[in-house]
Amino acid sequence: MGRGKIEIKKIENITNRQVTYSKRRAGIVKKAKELTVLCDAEVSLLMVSSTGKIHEYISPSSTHKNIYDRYQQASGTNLWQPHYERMQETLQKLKETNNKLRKEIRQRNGEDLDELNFQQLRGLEQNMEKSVECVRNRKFHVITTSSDTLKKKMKNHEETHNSLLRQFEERDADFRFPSLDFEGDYQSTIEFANGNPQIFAFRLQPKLQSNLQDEEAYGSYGLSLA
Amino acid sequence: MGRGKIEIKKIENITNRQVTYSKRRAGIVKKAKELTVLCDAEVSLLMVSSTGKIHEYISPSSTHKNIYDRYQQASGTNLWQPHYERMQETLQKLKETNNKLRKEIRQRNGEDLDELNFQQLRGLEQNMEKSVECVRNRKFHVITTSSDTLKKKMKNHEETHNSLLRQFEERDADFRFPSLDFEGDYQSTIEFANGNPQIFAFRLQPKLQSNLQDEEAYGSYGLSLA
DNA sequence: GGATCTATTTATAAATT
DNA sequence: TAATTTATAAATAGATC
Repeated sequence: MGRGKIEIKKIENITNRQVTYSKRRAGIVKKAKELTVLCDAEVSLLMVSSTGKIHEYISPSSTHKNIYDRYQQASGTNLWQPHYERMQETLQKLKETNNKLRKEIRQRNGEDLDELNFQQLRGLEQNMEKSVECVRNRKFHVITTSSDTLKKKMKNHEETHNSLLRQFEERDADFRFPSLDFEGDYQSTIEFANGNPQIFAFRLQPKLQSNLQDEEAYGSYGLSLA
Repeated sequence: MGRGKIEIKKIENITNRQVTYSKRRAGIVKKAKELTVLCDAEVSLLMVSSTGKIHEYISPSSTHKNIYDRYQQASGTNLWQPHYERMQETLQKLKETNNKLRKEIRQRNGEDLDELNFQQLRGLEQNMEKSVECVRNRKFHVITTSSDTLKKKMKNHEETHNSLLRQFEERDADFRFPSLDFEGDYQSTIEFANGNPQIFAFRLQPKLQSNLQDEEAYGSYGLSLA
């Protein structure tokens, strides 16, 4: 090398070490360039100095990533490739499933029926008739239950009201008010009902109801899918 | 270098190129080792020959992955992390969408109705009634169309048959067969019908038909989802 | 295809500016 | 601290085995 043979062992003098690092780094990069050009090779050279600084050389036609990937591939150390591929597959399958589901929904919504034959259409029709029956039953169940709850609430109100009336009567017996039955308190019942539209709703016949909000009724149910 | 200054440009002679590659590769690896020891540096050196073979040097205390990761960190070239994260997100969203779609299908199938309130149930019911009407209409359209096609086929058969009869009569006039009308050829009509069940099927009232295959009819329509 | 030899160029440690 | 010089070791192209 220079003035006298040098020993290949760690240079302890930090300034010297850094100077040597600079010079030799330039040297090795030059060698890498020459290898690239002369031998039509691809070289990825990464160097980390003892102070943590990173220097690099990469053949112009390539990238560190590309060469590193090929190295991993060759050495069988690549745990990424299969993982990535599996992810891609899963994604594809999910998308397909998604499209099938959407199609089924469209068909159950009366669209996209062109490719169904008579047999399938009849099956779909029968299934939907059965299903709408389930929904109807559930609807009645819900309305019956909430009706019961409401009746209980009404009953409670009635009792409270009567109890208050009784207390009032007892306290101010002097006035001799007539005893009022809650059932006859027409005005109060109307007010209660107006604040709770459902009270009327459940009293209507289902068939009549169906015609009330025909168009947008299902809007609140529909899912918004991105 | 050797006997006379050499020009740094691609060696076209393939044998020479490979020889030079071997020698210089040994040289650059030696330099990398020296840099590692002398300067306490970490070196990751990957070389791909023009024939695709990979050679490497890595400082004993390190790994290619470690140095490559630090390089990516430092250069902000880590395009993987965000890509991977985006993939995970997409996957998650697709799964959620999928579940929503499945739920909608279940609800349109009369299941999983517990969490719908009265309003939503009514909307669903109305929507399904409208949809089943679409399916029914489509069904009738299909059956009408195929019925027309069938009528045409029948007409053709009838004409051909009559034409054949006429030819037969004319050729063998001596036998004085009575002229047969196709309409009266009861046996032949029955045979034709037995070979083509659909002929009878489309003559049945839709309502009667619906009751024929009540249970598994929709099976052929259902999607099988993994 | 590689191993060795050799003439010459190249790299570079140390000195100098 | 960095660029330049210089003396010498190291690398290596081409030849030969």
